[in-house]
Amino acid sequence: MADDDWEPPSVLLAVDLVILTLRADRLHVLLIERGVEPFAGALALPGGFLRDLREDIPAAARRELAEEAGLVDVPHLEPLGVYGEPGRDPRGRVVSVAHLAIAPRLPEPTAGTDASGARWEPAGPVLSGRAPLAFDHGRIVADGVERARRKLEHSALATAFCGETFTISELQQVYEAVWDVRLDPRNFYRKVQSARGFIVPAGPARRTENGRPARLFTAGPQRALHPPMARAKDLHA
Amino acid sequence: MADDDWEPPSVLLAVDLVILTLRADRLHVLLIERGVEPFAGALALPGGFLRDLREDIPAAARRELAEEAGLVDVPHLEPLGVYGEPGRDPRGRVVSVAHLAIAPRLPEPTAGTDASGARWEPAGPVLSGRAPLAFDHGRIVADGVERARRKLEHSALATAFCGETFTISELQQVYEAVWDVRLDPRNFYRKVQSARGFIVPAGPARRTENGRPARLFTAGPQRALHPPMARAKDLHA
DNA sequence: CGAATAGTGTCTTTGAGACATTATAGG
DNA sequence: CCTATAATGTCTCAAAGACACTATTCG
Repeated sequence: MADDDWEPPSVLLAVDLVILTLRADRLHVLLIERGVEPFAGALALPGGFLRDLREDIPAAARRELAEEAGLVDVPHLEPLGVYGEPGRDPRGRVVSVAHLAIAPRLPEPTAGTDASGARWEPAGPVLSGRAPLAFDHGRIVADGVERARRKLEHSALATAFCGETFTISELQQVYEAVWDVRLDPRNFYRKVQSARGFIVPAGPARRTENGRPARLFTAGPQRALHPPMARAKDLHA
Repeated sequence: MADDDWEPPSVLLAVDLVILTLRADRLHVLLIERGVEPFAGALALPGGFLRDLREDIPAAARRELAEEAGLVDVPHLEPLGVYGEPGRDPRGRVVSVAHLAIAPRLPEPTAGTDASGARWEPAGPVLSGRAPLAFDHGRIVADGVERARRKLEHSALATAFCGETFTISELQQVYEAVWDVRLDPRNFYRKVQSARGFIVPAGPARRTENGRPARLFTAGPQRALHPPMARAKDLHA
């Protein structure tokens, strides 16, 4: 099928990062204003090329996470997908391995570090297309948010949006922001407690804000949720 | 952060295929006996390098599906993941985009075509490690089967294992083989019927085997299942 | 007829969701 | 006291699973 002197072509390998967090009860994504062509001045995902042929892909993702976003040790980082369509990058055939990262809410701005142009942007306008991104990064963000939405149902991913300890109502805010729905606090309380290994009490400690102090919890050992946090009647597509 | 004369490295891009089907009520995967080094004589997934820089990745997957497996127009083909660890291929830095394909049960052997060394192997020994594969293909098969298992729950993927028309008990055999469980035929019947848009009656036609003839169905328009085909208490990891 | 598979009905348990009620803080 | 939030309890409905029963083919 192949000529005897045929040789396989080489491509440039990149990693891109969809980093999600919660700010002011809304889902945000970390974006960078590009300083160089192509797409200079446009917003884009943090990311970059593989450094050398010895660097593996998860290491490249963690390196870009630190270099471009100023984040180390995020509570969740996973591969999201491959984006390699010819023409997606005018510089040549670039195949990008997108990753999904979740950051807790506290890391306020991303100042101080090398991550100068980085800033948190609300996810809504990006998803609706009102805030177009460079390259095919708009679609990558959409795929990342969709992945996060699905994983909230069946995994303990929601705890990655919270700090080391959190209250149940903080956890509920994660679900409400990512799914963009309102949930009944009482039913949510029962459901999240009945999912075995999802969250565990964090000592007798408490915290205060406005009403009665809430118990603190930490992420439990369980990755998969039984029963899941079903949100039934939405994705009828 | 980068030297001024730094240039990003190039990698070889490949596609690999996990093609699943049902044979004799057991899950099988299509494997190829390698004729050349590395891993000559070992079993491996069908796949190969990108043909040229203009070929996009889905097209490369379909091309390998035809060239190496002799299959055209499989009912399901989706990207599965990226496998690019340095050292996974002794020929150099090869990054492979794995795909998951589902074939209906009928395509008996894969004879006649260019796909000479191709044959269906039971998935069990591959998953348990008793039948090791070349490269990291054992892990890719495991990831592909895991993906199929999960998607059976929430999508209409099971119909891809069947022919154009099928009976409900044939559909049940798909679930039993992929999940490796026994299901109650009566409850399965009700559940699969109540999932809106999953399967639709295929005319008044019938088929016969041993007992009462069964109604025929075809795949419905719905991709996502409501309610899902929950198999509750399994993956406690 | 009996054997085998297809299809229906019924019961029990479990969880989802609506919503009342009590508990504990600050002002 | 009132307000706000946390935590618990109660009710109803829908779906999961166990299992009896009827229906339709074959030999």
